Amino acid sequence: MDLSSVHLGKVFGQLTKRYIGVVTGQLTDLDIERYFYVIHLIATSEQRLTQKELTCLLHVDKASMVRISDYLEQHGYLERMVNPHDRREQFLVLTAKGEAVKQTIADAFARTDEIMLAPLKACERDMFIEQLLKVMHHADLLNVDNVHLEFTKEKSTQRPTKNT
Amino acid sequence: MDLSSVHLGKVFGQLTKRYIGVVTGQLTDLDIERYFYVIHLIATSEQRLTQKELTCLLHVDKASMVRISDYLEQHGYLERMVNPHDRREQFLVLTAKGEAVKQTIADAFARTDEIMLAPLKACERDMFIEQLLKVMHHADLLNVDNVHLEFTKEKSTQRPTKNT
DNA sequence: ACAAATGGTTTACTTTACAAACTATTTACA
DNA sequence: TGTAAATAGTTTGTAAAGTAAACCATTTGT
Repeated sequence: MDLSSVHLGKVFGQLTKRYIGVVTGQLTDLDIERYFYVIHLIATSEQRLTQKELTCLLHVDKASMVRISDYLEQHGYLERMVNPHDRREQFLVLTAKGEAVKQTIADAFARTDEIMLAPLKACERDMFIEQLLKVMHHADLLNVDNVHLEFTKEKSTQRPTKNT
Repeated sequence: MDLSSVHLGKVFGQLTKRYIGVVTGQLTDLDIERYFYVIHLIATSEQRLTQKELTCLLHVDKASMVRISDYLEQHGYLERMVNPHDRREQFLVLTAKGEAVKQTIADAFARTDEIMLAPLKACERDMFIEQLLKVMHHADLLNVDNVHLEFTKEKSTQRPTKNT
């Protein structure tokens, strides 16, 4: 079992696809079939979130964010509220309908995490998650252009991109 | 550092996006910007591969496979060859141009794996990959519908989906 | 007061997944 | 042998989602 044939990207891609499948499979009772995570994010956030903030949290561009907000608003799960202190901004807040499903959605995510990690023993699992998050935070800091420069030239310059 | 705020799917999705970015960032010299992995798969396969076989390996549907084949054929990296023993099938084989870049592409994948796993120590890395593959193979066997049935009802029936 | 920046919207274009209808070829079986 | 069913691949249409540019309203900075 090694990475000789399947590279990491393939593995991550597969897992992502599967994860989404398992989550949506658990939420077929809802009258939406997408963007559960947006509801979850808004529900679990300490403070109100603007569309701008959501674009950062979700790593999507603002045009997509508009489409997502439209979808969830049209289906009655959230509404836009202008920020009175900066009337350019729109808060996205859950409606009663949104509040009513947030626990169901949170459970679906938690259960899916469990399902996906089922093959690991409890001790392995903690370590795995820790390493996974370490890798992710590292990846977040990667500047694709720097990576190109530094690694295609056999790490010529000794200046690491940003990985502390 | 735990999964309380970011669920697994988000992590995998992020990593996938980043991985693709890093790979393509290394291959900007080529006159294609997609489907490197298809070339890699064909190049490293023992025997010739048909479109059908590729759809399985890549987990894409046959319509997408046609589009991918068109793209790579039009850019001169591969050509279709009818299987004389079953004239419904088309082998996808690398052209000279395809052969010429296969090592570059293989290197890009290998290097990207390295880059992504850089924050882990050597010993951690092996274990991480092992666990990752374990999780992936488990996920591959998941039947989304069964998962729905079994887990939304608090694992009521004791019949595991398929995880040996 | 006015230019620049910002949050959000709209439009257009592209990639990709998904599904259905279709062609050509092979197979299975009566 | 002939015909129906299955299979590999193509085509077409629909929808989701990323990207980019133009645009409005509002706020910020000078």
